[in-house]
Amino acid sequence: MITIDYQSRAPLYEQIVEKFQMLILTGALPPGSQMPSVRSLALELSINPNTIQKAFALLEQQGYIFPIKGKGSFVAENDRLIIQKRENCLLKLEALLRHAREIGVPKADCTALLTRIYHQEVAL
Amino acid sequence: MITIDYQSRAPLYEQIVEKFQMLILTGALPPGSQMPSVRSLALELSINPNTIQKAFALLEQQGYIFPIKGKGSFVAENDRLIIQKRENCLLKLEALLRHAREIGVPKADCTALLTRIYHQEVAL
Amino acid sequence: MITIDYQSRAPLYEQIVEKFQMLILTGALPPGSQMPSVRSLALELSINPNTIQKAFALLEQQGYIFPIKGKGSFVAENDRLIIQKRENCLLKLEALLRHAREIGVPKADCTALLTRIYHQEVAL
Amino acid sequence: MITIDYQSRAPLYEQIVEKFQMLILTGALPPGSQMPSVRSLALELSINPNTIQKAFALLEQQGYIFPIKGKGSFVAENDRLIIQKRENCLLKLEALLRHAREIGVPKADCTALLTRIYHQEVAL
DNA sequence: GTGGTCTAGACCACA
DNA sequence: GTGGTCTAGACCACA
Repeated sequence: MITIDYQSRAPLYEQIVEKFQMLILTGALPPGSQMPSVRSLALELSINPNTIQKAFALLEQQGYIFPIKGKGSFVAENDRLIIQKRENCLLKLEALLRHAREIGVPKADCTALLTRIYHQEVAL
Repeated sequence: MITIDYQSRAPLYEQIVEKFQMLILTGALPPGSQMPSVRSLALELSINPNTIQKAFALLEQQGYIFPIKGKGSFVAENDRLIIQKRENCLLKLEALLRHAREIGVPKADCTALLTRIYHQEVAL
Repeated sequence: MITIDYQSRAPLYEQIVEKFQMLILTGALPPGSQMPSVRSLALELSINPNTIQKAFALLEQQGYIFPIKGKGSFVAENDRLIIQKRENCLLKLEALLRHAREIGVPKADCTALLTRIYHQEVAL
Repeated sequence: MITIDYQSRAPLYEQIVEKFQMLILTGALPPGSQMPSVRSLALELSINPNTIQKAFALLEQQGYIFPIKGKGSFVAENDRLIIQKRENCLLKLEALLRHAREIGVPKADCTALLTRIYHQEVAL
């Protein structure tokens, strides 16, 4: 269901959070569906349950999931979340583009990249 | 010469490295010019000399500067560095754009952002 | 007869207890009337009978209901209970108001709120 | 600096968060001042450093404090926080007052309580 | 079974 | 010294 990159500098719990954010925002885990349990995920990934717990606590705090005591965690409604996430992404993009301009990356290179990547979307 | 953002998540030595990379790549510190000494910079920024030392070691390792014993550090030739830096920036851009596409950021938003930011360049 | 909020942080048994307290104190379930059976309520709410059982045990312990063997549970006399409940509510209110004052909530805001809410009572 | 109520049902980390929120919002810990270190606080309260760490992580996430790597945690600016906190308190008050009205607590009792508590403010 | 809290203790980057 | 991450393992309330 999820893969961990042990080479990455990002901490395990952060990777887990981001993976589930994607699964939820893309609809792979639709609102109302049950999350894997903390323990089962810990076993599957060979990661300490505490680390999974931390990731789930963050997901809950961000509004992605909600726990039902004794039953498990479930995916929440997420209309606002996807909008927030996109705005956030555009902010990062802005910062990176400014930096690109600053160090002399030609506009044409950025445009080409943009076209190439979004062209693939059509292809899909 | 350099300003530090203490609220930033980035460690001090990393901020210092990036600031000098920019100063060197933009030509503010041209090849052959002398770097400020570790001690003077430490004093000026009220930062532990060890931290400055670490930043300089990284800059040397990346080929931005080179030390001359008993004289200090000097800015190296950097034709390749700027190219590397730009390629690296494009790689990051590619990853970010892929992510943007994945979470449904419209192509138009990216294009608009790109145009806006590079337009400012002309204005400058 | 009763609705459960699955998104609430409060455990199911606690929600059930509070709902019945209200039904009893407001007279919707008058003294002497029969409580729904544990089994029927469990079915109706799709909740584990153990959970209902726990709620009923608490209601009995607090004096809201009493069991008759082989017949079921019945609503008790509750003159004292309503008084207790009100006193308890005032204690909570006192703590909250102290906190409000402490963090600088203006007295006027509290008064306005009080007037607004109790005005609705008259309207009803 | 802080006291823990071991009788309370509230988890330790939550108590710590709330205590520091108060210290910060009341100005006892002004913006820019240094927080006690995770380890020192753990020793002082005889609580596991992990628990303190969890509390600090929450305070950071809520914007009360920010960490400087290798130096410690510091109190952030908090103009918006106090406003948020007050609004939150009024929301709780509204819910409690509705409940009070619902179970028949007389308006006069609430008014008297309000007057009594806010009168003490003047006395102080 | 479920999620949540806490301790003990190790190890890391950073200053 | 500082904060941050992670593991191992215990214990709790809840369903």
